[in-house]
Amino acid sequence: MVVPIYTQIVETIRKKIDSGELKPGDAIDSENTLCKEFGVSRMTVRKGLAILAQEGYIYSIPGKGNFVKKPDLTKYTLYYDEMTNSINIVDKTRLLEVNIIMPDEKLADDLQISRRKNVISIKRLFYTDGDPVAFDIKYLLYYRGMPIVEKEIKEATFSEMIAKTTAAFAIKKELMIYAEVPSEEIKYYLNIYNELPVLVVEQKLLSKENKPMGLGITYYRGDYIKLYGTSQ
Amino acid sequence: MVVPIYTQIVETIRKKIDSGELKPGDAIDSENTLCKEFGVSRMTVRKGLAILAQEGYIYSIPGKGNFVKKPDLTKYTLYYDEMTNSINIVDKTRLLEVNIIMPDEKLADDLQISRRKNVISIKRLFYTDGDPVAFDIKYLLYYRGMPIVEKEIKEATFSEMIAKTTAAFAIKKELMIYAEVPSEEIKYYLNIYNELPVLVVEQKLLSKENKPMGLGITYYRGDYIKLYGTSQ
DNA sequence: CAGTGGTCTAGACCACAGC
DNA sequence: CTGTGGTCTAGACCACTGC
Repeated sequence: MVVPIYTQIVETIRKKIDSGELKPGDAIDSENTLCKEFGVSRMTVRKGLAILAQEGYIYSIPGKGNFVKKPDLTKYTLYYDEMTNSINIVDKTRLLEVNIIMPDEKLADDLQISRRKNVISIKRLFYTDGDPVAFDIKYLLYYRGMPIVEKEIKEATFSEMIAKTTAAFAIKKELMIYAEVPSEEIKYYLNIYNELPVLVVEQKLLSKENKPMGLGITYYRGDYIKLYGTSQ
Repeated sequence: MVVPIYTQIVETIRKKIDSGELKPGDAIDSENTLCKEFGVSRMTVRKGLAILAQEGYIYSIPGKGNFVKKPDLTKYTLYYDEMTNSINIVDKTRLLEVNIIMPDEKLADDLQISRRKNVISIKRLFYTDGDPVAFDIKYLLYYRGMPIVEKEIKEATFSEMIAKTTAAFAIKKELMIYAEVPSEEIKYYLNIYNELPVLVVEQKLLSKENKPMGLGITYYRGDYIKLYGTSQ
């Protein structure tokens, strides 16, 4: 039992799809037919088909059959963390300020709260090899008794901050990426003297019920960051 | 059988994880225990656990048990297509030039080919509401008899170009995202007269065997694009 | 109606962990 | 050795599809 039977089923069918022998929309042999072809029980066939479905190769319509799926060519997976990216790692942070503020209109809207609610704002600078590479602002909903301890805030990523008060699983996140001309404040902190853009990454953290819990905006020197993604 | 039993198993365990009752590293009840708890057969329990594993909640170690996984807080899913993004849709394209060229060193390296191989380069402009919003270059490996028909090239996305010669499933893709000061050529084409950065998205298409098949670089006006991603 | 996929059972043997 | 998860079987009933 070195290689499971369902693996052979998966590879046989996948090969037909990759080679173009089976095209999107084409029907796969029915499960009972595959049972006979491979001489196995139906649960084994279904295990193989489940894997192909998970990989995005096929889908099934009850009562009709299994069909080759049109691949989603626009889907990418991207790994992002404010402190770590492919061309540099943040090795030092500097806490600029921590404030409890009333949100302006845009922020109140983003966090879906009243403008009279308190919000914690945390401004930090990220360094790599002694150079400032990113300016970072986080806005967190303020809860009474929330620990605002410098040590905890200074080196934490956004997820880590929220995870202090919430189970990490109960979190959804959204990213927004764009390029911008830096403001004077950011130019000052990032030692930008000439025409150099910043790459801005906004992270929004939401509860499973889609209630916003925090907003983070990180401004990277354009020459210090590249984000990578891959299909599948 | 409106709601399958395994769904109840999934939800029961997921609730324990979301609420923090079960923490990363904790063991789930063994499959046989769960069989007794829910009064079902082992295959049904395993079906439920398989779903939780697929969702990233748990993992299993043969001979030991099932355990709660530490969630991957850095993983995002991003949908990207040169022509379509959340704040604008390309409604017109202009083919600037199509050439067969010898690659320079960087390109030869990116495509993993000799500098004496032929490469097709395609330069295009993307428009939204009459305004140029992106400058786009594609480099494709040249195969004898490759159809270089203006009509086919003009409006195709990168994936569509490659799909002409390869089964779409047999493709892997890589993305690279960064911000840049536009070159004079790009400023000219994108009507940029002041200090405005471009967001650059490089797409590399690879065969399943990791052989590069093409490279696409799209330069977007910074004020005309935002990329969005979500966890899970 | 026959055929399809979706769910579920009650067994079985295996390889592996840990004692 | 016992207990664990991984694989597999040979049935079963269901809801749905299409004729």
